[in-house]
Amino acid sequence: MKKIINPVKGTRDFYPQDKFVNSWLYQNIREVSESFGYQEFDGPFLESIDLYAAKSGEELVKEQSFVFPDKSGNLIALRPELTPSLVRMIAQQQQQLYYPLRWWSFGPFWRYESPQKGRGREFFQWNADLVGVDSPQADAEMAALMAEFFKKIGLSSVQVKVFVNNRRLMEGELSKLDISPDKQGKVFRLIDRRGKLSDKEWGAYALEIGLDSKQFDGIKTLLNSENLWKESKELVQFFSAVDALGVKDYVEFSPRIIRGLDYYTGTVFEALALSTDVRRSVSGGGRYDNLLAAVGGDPLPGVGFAMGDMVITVVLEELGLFPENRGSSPAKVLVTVFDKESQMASYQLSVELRQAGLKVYSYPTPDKLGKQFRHADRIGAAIAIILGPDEIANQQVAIKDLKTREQKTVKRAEAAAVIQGILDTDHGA
RNA sequence: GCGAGCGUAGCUCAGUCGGUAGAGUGCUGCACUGUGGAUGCAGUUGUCGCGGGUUCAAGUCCCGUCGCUCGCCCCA
Repeated sequence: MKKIINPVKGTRDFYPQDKFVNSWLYQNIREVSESFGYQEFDGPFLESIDLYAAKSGEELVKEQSFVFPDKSGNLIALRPELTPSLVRMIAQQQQQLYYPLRWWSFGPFWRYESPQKGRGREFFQWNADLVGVDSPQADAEMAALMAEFFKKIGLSSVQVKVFVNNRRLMEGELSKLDISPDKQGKVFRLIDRRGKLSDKEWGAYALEIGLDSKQFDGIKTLLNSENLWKESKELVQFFSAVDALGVKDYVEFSPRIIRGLDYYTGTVFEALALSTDVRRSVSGGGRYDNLLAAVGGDPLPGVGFAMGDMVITVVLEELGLFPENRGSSPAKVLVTVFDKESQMASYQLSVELRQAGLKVYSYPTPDKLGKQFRHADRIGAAIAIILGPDEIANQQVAIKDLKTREQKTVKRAEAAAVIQGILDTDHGA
């Protein structure tokens, strides 16, 4: 076996068919984001470690970030998430920006975790944030943006669902059970782990954090209260807006959604794929009204979410929802080379066709026509052009439709138009 | 960090009780010298991850090691 240096653990090679998927996601994300009026932005891939120390969870910085010293000894991190950069960028120009901000981004992030299905150390993430508005309607817009993306890429509301909860509502409910605010963080963690532990383990965990049986029963009741959202003015308005935005089917209340990050203050949401055995969340987000103040800016409310590319890719693959033609050449026209003498003539024809706006693949060497047709098939071309001695002598070209096997000889000047006609017909059929 | 599984041809994998390294696919050629996908025939492909041990004999058993995958933890 040849000696090939291994790729870095947790990274992916984007072969053309993989990059096609990546670009396809990017394209859909862009279209959906822009349809809601969001502007694309980006932060640097390298940030000072201090940026994250200020705000992100301890574990994310200390355990899960790629950190290295630069030549002057400053600690630099490969960005593990975007929100701190976003917040810094806003704080830097806080007085000049016009609010609300609707910003989106799609780019690479790095986390030092053990790679497995749907998770790597280098991944892409879609971020969308709505900053400067503190309203349930703004939260609903975020949920709608998420839902419209799912709809666009072919995921139905049966296959994927955005589950929503509200931290303030839950805090109120916990207080009713005489759970003091300082203990609520632990209880949130308990709720977060409901689906991951067995009943027995979960009960033991509840005892461990010091809940009495009455409180424990109260929490169990809470987690099954599907209509609890009606107690929250915020959520009532939220769902009314979701309804108006036309994505009611995709969005559902769940008292079990809590989210790991500490900085969420109100509405939290998380999308899960229901029809596959992918148990990871597809995307997640929430309202963070204290974040800007926390990094030294003036107080400014915000709501946002992130979606990693790896889980959604697994989901789409399992459901067979990717477009068929990934891996094929972008050129739908292949110009054959009849023999050595006519090769330059074939090249000239390729140039003419490109100038007419077609994507054209020039076969690189003279070869048997049969082999060239086979090659055309393999790369996904729809049409092959033959320029032999007869055609050259008569100022013609032969155009072969590879699908129907039909071939016609036309005047060279008309070739581009005829080809375009065939491509349009194939496309429509 | 913890646990499990897997490393054999370019790719997907089989390999029984330890006894000469296999299949499919791909690729090349021919049937087919201006017309492809099908079919047939022929050819091509190996440090069995690496190192050690047991044995007359190891792809196979044992130990170690590296790599990958999948869980847990955490998250997207």
